[in-house]
Amino acid sequence: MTDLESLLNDRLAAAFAAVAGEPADPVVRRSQHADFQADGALPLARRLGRAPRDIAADALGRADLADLVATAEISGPGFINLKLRGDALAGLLAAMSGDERLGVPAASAPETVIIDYSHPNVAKEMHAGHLRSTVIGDAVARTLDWLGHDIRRANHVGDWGTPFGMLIEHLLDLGETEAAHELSVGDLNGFYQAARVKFDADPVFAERSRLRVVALQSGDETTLRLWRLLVDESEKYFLAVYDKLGVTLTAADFCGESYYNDMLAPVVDTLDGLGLLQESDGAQCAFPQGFAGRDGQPTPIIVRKRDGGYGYGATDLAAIRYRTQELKATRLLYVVGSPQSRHLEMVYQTAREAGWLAEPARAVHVGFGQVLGADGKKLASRAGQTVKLMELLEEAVTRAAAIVAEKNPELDADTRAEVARMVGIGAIKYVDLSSDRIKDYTFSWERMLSFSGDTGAYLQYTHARIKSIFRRGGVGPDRAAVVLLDSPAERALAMELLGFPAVVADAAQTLQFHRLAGYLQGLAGAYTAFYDNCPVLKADGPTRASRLLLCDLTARVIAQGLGLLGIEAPERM
RNA sequence: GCCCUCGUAGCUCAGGGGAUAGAGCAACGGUUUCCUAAACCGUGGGUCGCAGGUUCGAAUCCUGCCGGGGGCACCA
Repeated sequence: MTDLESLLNDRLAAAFAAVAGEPADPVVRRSQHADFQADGALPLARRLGRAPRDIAADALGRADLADLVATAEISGPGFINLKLRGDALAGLLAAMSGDERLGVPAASAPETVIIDYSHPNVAKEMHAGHLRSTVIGDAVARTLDWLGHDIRRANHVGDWGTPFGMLIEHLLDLGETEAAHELSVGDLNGFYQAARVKFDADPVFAERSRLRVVALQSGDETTLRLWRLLVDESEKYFLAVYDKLGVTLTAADFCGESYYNDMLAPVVDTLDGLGLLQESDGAQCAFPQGFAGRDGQPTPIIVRKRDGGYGYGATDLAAIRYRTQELKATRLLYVVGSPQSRHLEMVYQTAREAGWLAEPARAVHVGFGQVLGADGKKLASRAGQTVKLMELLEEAVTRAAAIVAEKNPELDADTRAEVARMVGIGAIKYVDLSSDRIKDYTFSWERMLSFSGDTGAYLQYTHARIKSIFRRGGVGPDRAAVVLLDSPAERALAMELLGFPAVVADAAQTLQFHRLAGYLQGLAGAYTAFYDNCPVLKADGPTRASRLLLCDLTARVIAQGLGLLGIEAPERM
């Protein structure tokens, strides 16, 4: 019960409801003119035919706020400005300090959540385009997991389809040992491109590849073994990237397209039985309601291609059915780039029409924009090639190491390397999560690795400074200390700290992590003002104990908040 | 052609229908016998793409235009 905003909201909602005779939003917001303002009187004015100031006064008279609010004033056209009691803030903060969960309640109704993210392609390098899905999806997973939901990470790996004919033939040409070596060291692009070149240039190879696809689809044992080899070696490499990136995906989360192979025929049959399929140009198609393409013609999802093979639409539909019917998931999150918005909406609509996506289950596209280079175009290397994710991560750590070595030469080599890893990887994750995910963002090493400003490193630095106080003082926090909020800086810090539960709840619902990032920046700013104005170790007795508690709580909130974003908080840096 | 999305300070970005639109970076000017100056304080800087509309009130909601990006059947 440390969520200040909901407390105020609940109390005022009751008062406004009493005035209005029906439920009414009190419109509680943080305010420049007070701690909070409640603007609920204004929208009611017309409906009730009364002056808004009069309504505000009436609501205030009925509101039970004595234990929380020191002063409440009506201002302007009918805003209620609320200044909170210091002892109320101190009490809430004490409760937060004593709570392992920092005032954030576990979900009252945990649900099974599928998070479909990362989805690299077998025998293809992970590149910058996989970064956002992986980073955002992992933040989703960490956040919902912390709130107590039953999380299923679904790594929908591209491990099936016609390219595997040529890939397997290329593997045979190379020899299994050599091929496995090439794949395991991560030269996936080289492997794929070599196969592609042969496919385009050599008709004999191309024909072998086509026959190999047939063998693969008909379940030929030798072919399947070779296919499995490609998949296994690629997955090993993906896990190395995940380890480098510090995400929670494991080998157990690989659930590629091939996983649904046996479900495709039944899914298509079921759709057909429901009357949802039509033949068009020789293909079996579903035409979900509400989607038109060129010429206003309905746009199909192709579930079965003219050649008899299944399309990705069939796989996506099989996955939905499996997730809601077998796994009993009620929240399906697709962390996929914005361009696929339409396709996903069509899949969801088809699933609804088939009865596989019904309340309380719902599917949400957690979309995101592109990563742009300095030229404003999709991030690419000098030569115009895609940027390998592994190389991007290595460069981030290398650059961070140089900066850490320069800023703090006293760190021993091991610590420096560890800090560089946390800072470099954290920087990449932070830029990705700190602006509205639906927008594109511009990639800039200089900006993201700056140690001041809106960066991960600044938050990590704030955390490290706090930890330094405890080290320097040779003390630990007394989490049961009496909280004193005598100075404006202490009071302002308290207000920020108490905002944490609401921000986490918002992030869990909207999956807009930039609001959490922005909150942490605000908290770090409030802490720095406190740090400058309120000596901690030099203070005495209860003041010192209270300030140590504030330091401890701030460090815990920053570390937890960063943790939800998948960013580590070093003890020193 | 249709659909989606974005357009806010020089740059990168926040802004859940509410008061005088905010941060960070960059620029300029300050602050250190003090727990990490990797910091802090101050100053300047905006017809919120344009035009209508809804509303007591619009950067926010609606419509139309302009501009950038993306998508529109057998790749996923």
